[in-house]
Amino acid sequence: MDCQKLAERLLPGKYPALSFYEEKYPPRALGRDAEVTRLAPSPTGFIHLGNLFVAIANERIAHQSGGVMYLRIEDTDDKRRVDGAVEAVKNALRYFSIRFDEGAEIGGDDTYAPWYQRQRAEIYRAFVKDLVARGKAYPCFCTEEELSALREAQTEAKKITGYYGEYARCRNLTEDEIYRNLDAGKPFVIRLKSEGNAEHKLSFRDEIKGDITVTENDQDVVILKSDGIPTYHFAHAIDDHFMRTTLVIRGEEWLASLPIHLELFSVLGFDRPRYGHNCSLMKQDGETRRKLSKRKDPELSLEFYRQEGYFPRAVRVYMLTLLNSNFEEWYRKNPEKPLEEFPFSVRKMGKSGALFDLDKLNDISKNELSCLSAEEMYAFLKEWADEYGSAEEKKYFENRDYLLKVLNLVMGTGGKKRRKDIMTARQSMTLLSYFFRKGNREDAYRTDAKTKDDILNAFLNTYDCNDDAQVWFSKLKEVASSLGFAAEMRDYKADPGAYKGSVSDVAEVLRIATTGRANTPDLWTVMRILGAEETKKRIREEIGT
RNA sequence: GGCCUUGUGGUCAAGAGGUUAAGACGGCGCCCUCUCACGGCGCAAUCCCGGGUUCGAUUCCCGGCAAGGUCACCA
Repeated sequence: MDCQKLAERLLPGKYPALSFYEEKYPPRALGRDAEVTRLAPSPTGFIHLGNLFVAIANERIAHQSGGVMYLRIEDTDDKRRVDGAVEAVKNALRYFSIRFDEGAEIGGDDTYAPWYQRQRAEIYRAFVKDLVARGKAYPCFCTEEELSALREAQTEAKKITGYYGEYARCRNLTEDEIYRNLDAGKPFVIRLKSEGNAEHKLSFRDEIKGDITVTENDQDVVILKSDGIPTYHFAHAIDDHFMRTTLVIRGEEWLASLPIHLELFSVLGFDRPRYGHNCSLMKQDGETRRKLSKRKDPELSLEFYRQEGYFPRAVRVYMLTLLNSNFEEWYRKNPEKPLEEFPFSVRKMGKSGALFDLDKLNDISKNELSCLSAEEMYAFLKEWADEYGSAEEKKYFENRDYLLKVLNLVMGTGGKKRRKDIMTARQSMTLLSYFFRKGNREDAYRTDAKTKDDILNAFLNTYDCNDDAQVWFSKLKEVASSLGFAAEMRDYKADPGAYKGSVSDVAEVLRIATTGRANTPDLWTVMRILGAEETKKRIREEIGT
């Protein structure tokens, strides 16, 4: 068989010598320990938590080592392509502070461009052609129907499915048969002529999982599809080589195809990057756990966190705690330090899949948000409201000074007694709403109408907006005891039967009257912010209702 | 089914041949308290199973079992 001739027939035309590409994409001039990492999503437009998870690891490793992190778009499958996807990916990752140094639509050094695989078709073909010429790859004319029939027969016979060994029909086609098929215009793919043996085990050092055993690949995998575009396996080998990637952190769903990748690097004569296979994020689903799924789990979508108004840093912190188990301790000890100073370690990455825990994320969010100054909180909330807030919520931001005051006093931002129960921007809108509208009365009075009016009237008679918190409260106590309520909780608890209730019941009436709710931040503070006029107005409206 | 990976409380997990087996989240209870919140204190809960090695294994070895991943002209 004249392989050279076959290669020319399959991939006609002049391709550069392979050494051309080695020169065009030279090794990077970086320090010895510098890692070159990448994120290589396909442009489906859907970027999820798993992508972010892996992206953070790759980003940390690259930048911590003085290396480079780039964005490559794996668009070899035309069917999955969605317009605007790259922009969406870029924006989502930027929102969560993933910084790329170069790559698709990133700018930066373009020595290793293009970053879209479809634009690299010529490179792949040059190497496929070389493989064919060297007898390491061959054309396959099997149709999809034939292949699925093969698969069924193999399953039936309890054999391993796939295109390998005796089942690789086109592998043994004679020169005549090949050219007859070509002359007939039959579509073909190009397959790797695997030299592996599935009986052979080899040991492999995974950067995360440690030493593992893998089985040699013996599948004649497709490397060039009938549309002339390579499969992922082939494209990634070429790209990671020529983009001079040193370390690939990817999801463990790739572990199974590692043998293919090893053989590909070997037959191409490339040094391969090091690999680390990261556990995937799981979710409890009834009795079992499973990978987070795009269709069933809204919390998988990065968009979910933006809509809910999660503080991006909180998401990042949570990812980091899952990624490196010692991060949480470090963070506790170094709350002031930038996250970038944490010594991220590939070795510390977990080997088993972690359940995604929304409670934990929420807890982290509360802590993160409670650390913000009023100004920072304002900026964060405004950004969220501009995009996702209701028309009414957007109005909260019209009076900046007023809102800052609210933030300061009610949320305790910047102070010592801060609230720590706020997880998201969306949720904090509820808290803010007290100060902008009374809204619907969410909680009903628990006293009878007359008692309620008595309390309200009595309060109005003594109310002075200049009173400090203590005076204000002692006046409230007077109102309480004048109407038969216990002024001190102690007294009430000692003998509940002797009173109509306690100060807390009196305060509750007032609370509902001013805000419509039984649970609010400190009432004195609320009234202070609302101002005397608004407070009185709201209370008067409640009398006689 | 084949192959690979993983197995410490409900969750994330530290850990070492001998420990009262850390810590965090969640749960529960108590205290503080005008409600919410904040804060403080406390409680419950774990080494997948069976062999072996050993004076001693949750830790080392073997075998099970379970869970997850993967078996495309998708990545």
